[in-house]
Amino acid sequence: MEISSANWISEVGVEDPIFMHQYDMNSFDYSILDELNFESLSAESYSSYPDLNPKSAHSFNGSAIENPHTGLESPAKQLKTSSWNSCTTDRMTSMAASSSSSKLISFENSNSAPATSQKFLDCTVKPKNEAGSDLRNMNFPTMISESSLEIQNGSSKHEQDPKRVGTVTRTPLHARDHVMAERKRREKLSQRFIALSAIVPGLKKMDKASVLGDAIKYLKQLQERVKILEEQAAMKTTKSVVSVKKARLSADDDISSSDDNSDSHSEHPLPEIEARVSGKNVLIRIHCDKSKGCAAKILSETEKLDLTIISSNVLPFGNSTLNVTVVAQMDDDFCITAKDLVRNLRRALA
Amino acid sequence: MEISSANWISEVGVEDPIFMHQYDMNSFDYSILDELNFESLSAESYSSYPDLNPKSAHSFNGSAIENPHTGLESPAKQLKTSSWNSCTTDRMTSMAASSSSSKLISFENSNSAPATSQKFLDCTVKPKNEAGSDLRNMNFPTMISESSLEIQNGSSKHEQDPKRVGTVTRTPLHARDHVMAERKRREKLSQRFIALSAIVPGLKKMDKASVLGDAIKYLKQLQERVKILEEQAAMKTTKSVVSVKKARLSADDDISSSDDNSDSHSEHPLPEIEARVSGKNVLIRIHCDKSKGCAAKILSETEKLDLTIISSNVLPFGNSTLNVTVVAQMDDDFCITAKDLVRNLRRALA
DNA sequence: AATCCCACGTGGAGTC
DNA sequence: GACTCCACGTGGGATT
Repeated sequence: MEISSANWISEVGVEDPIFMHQYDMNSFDYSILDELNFESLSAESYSSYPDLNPKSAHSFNGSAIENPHTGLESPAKQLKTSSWNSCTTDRMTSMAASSSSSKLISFENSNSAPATSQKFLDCTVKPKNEAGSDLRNMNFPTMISESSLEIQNGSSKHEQDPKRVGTVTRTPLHARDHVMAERKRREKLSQRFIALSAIVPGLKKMDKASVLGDAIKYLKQLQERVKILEEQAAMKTTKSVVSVKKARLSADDDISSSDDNSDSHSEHPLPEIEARVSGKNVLIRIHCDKSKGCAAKILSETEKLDLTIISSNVLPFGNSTLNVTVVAQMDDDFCITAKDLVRNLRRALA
Repeated sequence: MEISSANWISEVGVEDPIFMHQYDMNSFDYSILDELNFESLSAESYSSYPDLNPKSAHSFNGSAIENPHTGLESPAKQLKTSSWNSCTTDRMTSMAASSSSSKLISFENSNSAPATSQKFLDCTVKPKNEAGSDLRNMNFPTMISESSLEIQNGSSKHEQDPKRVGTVTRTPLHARDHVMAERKRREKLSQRFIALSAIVPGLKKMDKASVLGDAIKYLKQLQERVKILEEQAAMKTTKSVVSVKKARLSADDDISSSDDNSDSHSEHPLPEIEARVSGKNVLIRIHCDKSKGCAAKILSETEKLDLTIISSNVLPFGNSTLNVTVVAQMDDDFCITAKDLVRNLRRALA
């Protein structure tokens, strides 16, 4: 799975107007222009680099000290434009006014990020050694002991090699790629921080740790809330039923005066069966739990009652119930009352 | 408001065993031992520094280059023990089975830490043992001892790097404090990453960017889910009612429902309208006289009620009547009771 | 060999 | 002045 950084924002971005109240999103404006500069700059000079900092009193002679290997001065020491006012936590109230009081902050104003071909998140997890139940217990003490040993050894002999002989791990050529890659990585991370802070409501401080912390808190309470709501919903659906007036639905009940106002919803358990007869035509309506073979069973049972099915329809209603409507015709020289019809069907579907 | 790292973890920590399935929690290790070394090492030599890296082919003469200001080599280059096994992406469905697989990874688990002063977050797990046998990955006693970040005072006898002209922004005394503070800050951030990754289910990759990205996605869908569920819940309270005979719906009093036992159906005047509501789903059934434009009118009137029609069916019954069944969904922010629905439809079809 | 990811130390800006 | 926060470049481990 490959997501470019540009797409990423649009995917988990902050387009939701409700939660759009932190972090102005203009942190992408540097893409192309800076990219040019990015290419143009090379090892010899950074004078052409656009210093975004208006103060920009950076003395670049210190660069040799700061980055001794490459001699690169950090090309993008950015200013933190945190013109930011007090996080008025107005949720979903005035989204029109959001632009006016646009807070502008960015964890990383630097440039670069061509967003053309970055790859991450390839999502290939190969589960290894599932069986071991306790390997996480294991490696913790081992790690400690190991490390302590390492300390002992390391302190004893550790020559330090004055010429930097050993592993010249990066040639200066690749060192720059390294820098670039690192910069890109930071950029990506910062973007995600921004995106995260945009969807976490009500956060007071905008530093990374606080954003993360508040996000965690928020996430937990969202999870809790979902859990509760789902339990409620699951409970409700079971009895989201309805009352109909049993009066005319089931034949067996006595009727009439019993149910007063409509809210009686004395839920009679599904299936709920209603039938009516008009001449030789029969209309059957069944509201039942969604189960396999349910519709077929209804039809076959109907036909067993010497009815010829003219038309039928099955509609889902909610998550777990079906509404089945059948129009049939009685065969010749056969007659059945609606009451008997309901009774027979109920028996068959019980 | 600022939360110390120690308090923070216990506050939004990952004590919830349900979601405790990523990231082993040991990450605070380099404390005292490193601190000692911190004192002992000076500018002239790094021989006594414990190289924690098992490969440890480091040539540290380059350290003067790496950290030109202080000459300190990083005291806690840690190894990344990322023993990791798969993750089952079960999202908020089966809570009990969610913790079957446990991953272990840590963004920052530098070692050293002689097991006495290990500090990482205290996940006081009460054995709920519902799913049984799967929360053994977190029985580390943890106590975030404040001592780790104790900074040694003084002992910086060396004035390393005398040339160091220009803005000496930090005296070497404070430079170490800076290092320590920075280390603490990083530690806090890493802890939060760990905590976050522990409560985001189903994340495939555990690097920071992915954790953040998945957390954002997850958070958004949680928000969406909460929104939907809350709407449903608000709607559920007004639960489905039915109208059968208009008798009791409209103010005019009923018409002697005493007729019911005669199943000969329908001596109440058509149209006969019934509605039921389950969450956002609405089922409407209308039995009316067969007339031109009848079905279309029903549908259009239904849609006028801020309902989105999911499915509809029209069946003829007898020679002169139709049976119309409609399944629809309420639009967002719209709520109507079955009773009102019937009333409106009746008015419209009158 | 290339790439990714991470922690590190460090300068600098902002804030109390 | 102390403290916080951040981005930076850099070495190095891991994975491929």
